[in-house]
Amino acid sequence: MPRAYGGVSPEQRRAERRARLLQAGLELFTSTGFAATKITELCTEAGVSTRNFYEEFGSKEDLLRELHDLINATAFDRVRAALTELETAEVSTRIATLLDVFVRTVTADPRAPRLNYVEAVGVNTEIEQQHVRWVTTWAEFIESEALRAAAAGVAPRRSYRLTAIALVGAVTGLLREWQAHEPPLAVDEIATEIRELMLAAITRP
Amino acid sequence: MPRAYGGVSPEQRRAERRARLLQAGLELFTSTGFAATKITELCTEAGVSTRNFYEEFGSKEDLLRELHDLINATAFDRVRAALTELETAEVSTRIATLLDVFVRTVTADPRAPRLNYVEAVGVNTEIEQQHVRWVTTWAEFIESEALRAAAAGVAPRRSYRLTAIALVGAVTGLLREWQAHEPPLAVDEIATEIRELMLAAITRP
DNA sequence: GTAATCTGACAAGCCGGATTACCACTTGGC
DNA sequence: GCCAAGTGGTAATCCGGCTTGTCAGATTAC
Repeated sequence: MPRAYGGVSPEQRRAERRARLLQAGLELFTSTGFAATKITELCTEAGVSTRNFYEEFGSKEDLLRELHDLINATAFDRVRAALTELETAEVSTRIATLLDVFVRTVTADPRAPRLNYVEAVGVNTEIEQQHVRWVTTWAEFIESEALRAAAAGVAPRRSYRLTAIALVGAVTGLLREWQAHEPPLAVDEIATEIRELMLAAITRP
Repeated sequence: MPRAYGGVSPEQRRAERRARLLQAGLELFTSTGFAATKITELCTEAGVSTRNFYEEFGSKEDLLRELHDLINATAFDRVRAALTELETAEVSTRIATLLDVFVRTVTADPRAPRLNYVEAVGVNTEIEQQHVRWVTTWAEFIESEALRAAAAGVAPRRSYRLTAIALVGAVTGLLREWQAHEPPLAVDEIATEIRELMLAAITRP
């Protein structure tokens, strides 16, 4: 018999605690570092008891994995939404939009690339597998744009699998440097660089 | 068990223990994972006592950092050696050689890219700084090749800084996927892909 | 108003690994 | 052969964080 406390349902309070824990994870993992962050610190930051933590997550790794998935899913949804609105547009416009939306989404909060490309690397098998899945997802996305370009006659007909993986790596590398550099690299220069690189990679003979 | 230290100098035995510890680190960090590897396991694998471990390294992180530096330095030296022998060659030949030697060196032992691009990421500040230094080193290398190409008239005169960083990321991304995939991606396809991508990136208008 | 129920803070036990103190042993010098 | 110096392995200690048991307090139904 679940009953409401203080006018708020148990599920809602749980959801809020969960959200606060995710926020705390994003903050501490990217400042203190994942390995050095203690569960009690997460709970203090989130204003939650250790008991609550274990109600929501099985471990610190669990929390990290969820964050990683969340960041990728958010970026992916935005990019997909932007592209479905450009169904009939030219390939170059679509590619420009794809990269622009992606870079803008991920750089909006510097903690996102830090968590995605630094803290969530090499933690355990599950997160590595999740990483591979996301790389594949992004690569297939890029691949399908390349095939559109080929169909439109502005790119050769060939397999774009490795090219797509390489481009994902290029984006990842630039963003990882972006978040590590002081003074930071300019976001729009990065977006421009990636756009031109991708166009050159696809339209090359 | 090494008995009888007559004939063998203490420094040499130290050096051999150190080498065995580095080998053990390479093996265990890339199989068990860095975080899950215990110091006693390293010592068992290396046939060395914990006492010896602390004579050589201050911590597990120290050992990892040394391995990371070693792998990069080895690859770098080989690439530089190959290129100094091609001082007067054409730009396309130099670039092809650069990438070929690099990819071949790093993929010779699958544990190398695994350690470099997965296990050594996000461990601590020192290793991250070392990573940034190596990316910078490699990027400057690529940049100078691009400037050669510009001087030869086969590429436009512009800044190649971001392009170089992106290319380093592309190589990193491909090799990270290479070591993670089952069945593995073909090494020479990767080398070809990177070579063409780099040529396209540099010679683009 | 009261009892039943739920919630969250606290803290102590527990566990596992890092670190060092100790001792047995080897070696070369006398 | 015996002793001084140095070496290496083992085992005990120590530490720090994870995890859960407990309890006091808050809240609502009757």
